[in-house]
Amino acid sequence: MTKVKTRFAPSPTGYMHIGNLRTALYAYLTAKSQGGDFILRIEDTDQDRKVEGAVQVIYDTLKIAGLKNDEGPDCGGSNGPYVQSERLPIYREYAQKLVDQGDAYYCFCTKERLAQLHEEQEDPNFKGRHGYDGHCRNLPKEEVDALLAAGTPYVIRQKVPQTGTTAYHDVVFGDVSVNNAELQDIVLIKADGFPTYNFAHVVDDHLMEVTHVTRGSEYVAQTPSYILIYRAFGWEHPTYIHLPLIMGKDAEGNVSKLSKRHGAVSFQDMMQDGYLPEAVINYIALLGWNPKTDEEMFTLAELEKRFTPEAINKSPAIFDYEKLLWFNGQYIRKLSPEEFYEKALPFIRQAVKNESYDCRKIAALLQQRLEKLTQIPGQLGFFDELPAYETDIHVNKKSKATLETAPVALAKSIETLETLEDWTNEKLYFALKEVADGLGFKANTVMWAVRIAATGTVVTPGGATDILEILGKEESLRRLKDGLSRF
RNA sequence: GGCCUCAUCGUCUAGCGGUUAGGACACGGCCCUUUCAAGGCCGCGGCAUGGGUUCGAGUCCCAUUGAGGUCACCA
Repeated sequence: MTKVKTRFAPSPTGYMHIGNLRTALYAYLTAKSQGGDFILRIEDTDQDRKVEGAVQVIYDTLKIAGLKNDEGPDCGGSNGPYVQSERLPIYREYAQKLVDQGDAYYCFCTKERLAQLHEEQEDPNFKGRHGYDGHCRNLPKEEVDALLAAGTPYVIRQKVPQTGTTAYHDVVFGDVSVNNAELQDIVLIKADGFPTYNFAHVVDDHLMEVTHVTRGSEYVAQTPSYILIYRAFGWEHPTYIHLPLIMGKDAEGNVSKLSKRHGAVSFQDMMQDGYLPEAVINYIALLGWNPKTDEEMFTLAELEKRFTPEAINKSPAIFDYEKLLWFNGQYIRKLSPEEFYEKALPFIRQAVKNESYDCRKIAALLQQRLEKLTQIPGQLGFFDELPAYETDIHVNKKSKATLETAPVALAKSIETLETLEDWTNEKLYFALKEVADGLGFKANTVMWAVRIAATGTVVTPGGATDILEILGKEESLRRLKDGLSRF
């Protein structure tokens, strides 16, 4: 049995769309779950869409996501080069072979003619087949030679049979068959000498011994064209695994292919937005695949063991940012305190400039109540400076805190805390508890008053004593006195 | 428009002829609690419609409807 080999073949656009990443993930998992190899190939055949640094983005994304490729431009391999623009002679040779055996032909139609054709077909009164009309399909050899000799620009088109049907079996979609009459004489080699995706990927997948092609379902209907190319060469085609598309839902409830209007859609954007790569991977793995059990927390390593292409489902899935957020919160909590501290520190520093505060303690408070890293700065505003606040936030029904209890609680707390030597969370808690007992208040009533005076903020990460500890004795008492003076 | 494909709670999904249609997110409530979270418990909510096949259909067949994809010298 031949070794399973899958590939991820993105074109370097400068960013990694989340749908693309998911395709890479599934290709990777298809290979790894069967002990196979995963290769990376750069499809840069569109000269007009070249983007500086775009290939690096692909390398970086795969690295951060943990999808290590066994072959590729970055790590070599025995089937290189792995960048299509470096394989031009190969495509040319194979295209010529197709022309020679009558499965492809030179087409000299100008873009103007094609545009005009397109316009005619757009007319509602137009009946008949859309697409290329086969104008150059049967040009006499002498004419072709003459045009070639004269240096006329040309493309090479596939010559598809006009009758019969072409069918294949898809791991996800089952048997798919298309009437050849529906197929176009697609362009194989463009006028600039570069191959189209349609041609290049077939040649490469064969030469690179790819056994399973994993890609988006937008290719389902076009795959018969590719099968025909394989057949023309006498090659066996790979197994196809077409993936359901990832959709997005906009504010009006309209569903369409996931795009910028739905939120952050590139992997880089998501990282910047404070998501963890592990959470993104876990979430997108479940968009179109599931283990047939109720489990849903999976590391990449676990996915490598559990994944089966057969369990991929057919219908498009809507990307749900809410659920991703939940996954992210789960992964944040799974981090060790040290790991979390490292990730959180830059965000803490955005809000907390005062270096006397212990950021490790702040991080510890944050870790249990966070969904994404970018939420950090917004929760820490009160550390550097007590925000302006109205005394009526001292009122809280559940804590039985009122404008009357607050000054009493504060006065007594200040008095008690001034003599407190050991300024730790635990000691602070006991001290304030005693204050409450002495006053005949609920502990909550005192805690509320203290926390409000210390932070001027209704919702804070951590309770009153957590924050007092971090603020330190001097600053805490200053704030508490300030709070009391407002009554 | 032609062709292809898909269809279970709002969302992601399990189900593969006989189930009180299960889980997760979100939402609501309760518990816990030093605010808010986190965590625990409970709840709300679904088989697109119409025909068949069958003793019996979410599960099989057909139609309808809806949705998506594709018809580029983009991938």
